[in-house]
Amino acid sequence: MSKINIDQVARYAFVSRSVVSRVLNNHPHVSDVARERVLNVIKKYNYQRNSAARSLAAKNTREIGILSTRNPNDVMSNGFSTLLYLGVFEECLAQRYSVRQMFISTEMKEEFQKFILNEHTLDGVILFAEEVTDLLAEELLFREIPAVLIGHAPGFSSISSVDVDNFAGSYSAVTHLVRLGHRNIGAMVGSQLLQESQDRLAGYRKALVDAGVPVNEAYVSVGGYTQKSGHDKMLSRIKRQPEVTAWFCASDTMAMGALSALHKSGQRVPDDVAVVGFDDLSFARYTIPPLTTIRQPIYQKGRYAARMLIDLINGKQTDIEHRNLKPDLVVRESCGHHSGMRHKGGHAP
Amino acid sequence: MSKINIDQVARYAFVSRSVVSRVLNNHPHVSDVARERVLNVIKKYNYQRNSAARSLAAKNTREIGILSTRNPNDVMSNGFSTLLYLGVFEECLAQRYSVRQMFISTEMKEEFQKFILNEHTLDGVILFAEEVTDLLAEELLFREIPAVLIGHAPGFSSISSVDVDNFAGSYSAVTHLVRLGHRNIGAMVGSQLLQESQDRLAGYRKALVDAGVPVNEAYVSVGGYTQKSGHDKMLSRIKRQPEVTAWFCASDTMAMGALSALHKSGQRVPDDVAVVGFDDLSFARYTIPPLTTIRQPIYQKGRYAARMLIDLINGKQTDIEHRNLKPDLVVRESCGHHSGMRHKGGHAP
DNA sequence: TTGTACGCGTTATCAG
DNA sequence: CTGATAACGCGTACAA
Repeated sequence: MSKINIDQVARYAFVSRSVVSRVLNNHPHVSDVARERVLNVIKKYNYQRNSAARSLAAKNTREIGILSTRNPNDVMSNGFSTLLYLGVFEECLAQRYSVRQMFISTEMKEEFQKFILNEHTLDGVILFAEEVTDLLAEELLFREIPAVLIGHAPGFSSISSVDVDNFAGSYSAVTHLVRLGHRNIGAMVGSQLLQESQDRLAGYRKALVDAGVPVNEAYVSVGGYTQKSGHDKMLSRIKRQPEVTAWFCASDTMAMGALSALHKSGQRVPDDVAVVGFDDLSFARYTIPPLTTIRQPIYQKGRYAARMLIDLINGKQTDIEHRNLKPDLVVRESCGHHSGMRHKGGHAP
Repeated sequence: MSKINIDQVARYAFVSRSVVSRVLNNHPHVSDVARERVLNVIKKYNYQRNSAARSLAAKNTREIGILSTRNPNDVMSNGFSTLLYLGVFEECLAQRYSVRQMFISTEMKEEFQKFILNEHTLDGVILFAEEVTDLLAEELLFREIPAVLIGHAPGFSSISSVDVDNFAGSYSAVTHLVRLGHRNIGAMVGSQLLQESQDRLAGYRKALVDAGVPVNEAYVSVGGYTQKSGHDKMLSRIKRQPEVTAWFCASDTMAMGALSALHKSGQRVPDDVAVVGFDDLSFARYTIPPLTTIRQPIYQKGRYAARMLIDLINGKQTDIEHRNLKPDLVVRESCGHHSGMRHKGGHAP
């Protein structure tokens, strides 16, 4: 199956190169007979355009990049990244775009900029994780490379973004705990350098305030979005703050670590302590006990981000948009079902 | 920062286009002064080659594809895919290749072949998951597109591959259980259409035979590599085969599901039943109890696959290689530590 | 509606 | 060692 080019197609179809190009690109002004002939030749010889030549002439590559952090912890614990990629990929496939995958870290910032961004090789990029945004947003803006952010980046509001409503998510999680009768509710959240984490913490506070429950800042624990972090933080909290009867964890991974620590310490969930997570990763049904959590539409996030980016590339969308997807509370067993008051231990110090 | 092309560089450096190209590609026959001048201009104007033009002229793209299955279950439960991608990416980065990510399913086979494989747009591909191999291997061979497989594909031994030694892994897992005193040992494995699953099952059988423990085929349960499968299978087995005191699960995800089912059924792990997994995903430390499992070098798999592929592309490697990486037993708590005999329930029916 | 001719930015060839 | 010049395959004004 020797590769055949547009000129050969033209020759075999007894037309000129332009006609072939026009039917290829669905341009008008082609007679039915000519189109027919071209199409036949294309099918017969299984002709496919050379994408490099296409890119060269068209000055675009129909390829976008998705950049995530190289941080091993995050990479490994962010169980949802594959699902997110899938969303991005499928939207791109539908629009005949390809997606190039990249992981970047602080150390390779320059390396990256030279090799990746400079060669006019990507039509646009999706930034996944604020870490990445902080590293590259300025440069992308400067080079006028279309970009969409998955998540939030307060410092770069000129970049369109898709995110879940983190505030609303944690608000409903904590409200759920309050309704179950909890008063001493702890929070395990991610780095407050991340807007996302700030929002989730804010939702926690607001839920307490709205419920008339005093906010105790000593109950807030800041760590990373990993099982390890959730585990280690919880282990140290159990002894120091036994009066806490419920924990809001800002991710399912953290929550899983917390459950593990609770178990080691002989605490029963949900009988002694309630735990609620965030994300609803696929494993959340299978923790012990199954995790009550906040579901966020991960696949949709990826899909929507890709759509926004492609619209941006094609000039279909010019104004920036910050889209907030709605999260849902998924009640399983880690908080118990019963309502009514509960008491255990004393009050906050 | 307007883009500048090779001709401009040549002009500013008072040399011809050819000289510039030669220094760019590290070709010999360039005088030191000329090289110097060119390099200066390149730096001054921050010149970067246009990759499309490069590909067009060089007939290669310096981009490889990594193809995994679109199967949502697998996509979501294969927690190690991100780590694998990272390995592939970092090897490619080191060798200045890019990686394009794709998910493919049976339904879109043709679609895929047309859009992805036909446009001379990838220098080679890494096949991740046998499912993908079965779908595409023939076509790749036919088109003479370099390919490397992560995993095994018995039907396509002409494609180089990297894998963990699945047989050795399950062998040591089961041997561990035997040494702990277990006699009635069950196995939960993946689809036997996959060579990987066959090998893991074979290791299980051999370990039993070598230990003088009779193999009971009724103790083998075949399912998918997901928490759900592990959970559901275990739930149905507990009642029917209470005499089984230990389970070898062919993946950590399955094992996690199994632990969940065991807990629901009131079985204590490891006191009543022991469980061993496979993979050592990052969550394995945080299951309840922490999972004893077989660690496989996931990142290395990706890294090595990429290296093999690039060698293949550049003709550095011509003969096919089937590399088997060594797995390690990681002892945690899900099997207990104590040795000695144990008895519980009756014998197999 | 169709065809011609040129541009896109590089790499490779082959005289000088 | 250097520099024209010819591919590479496609898109697209512009002319017919």
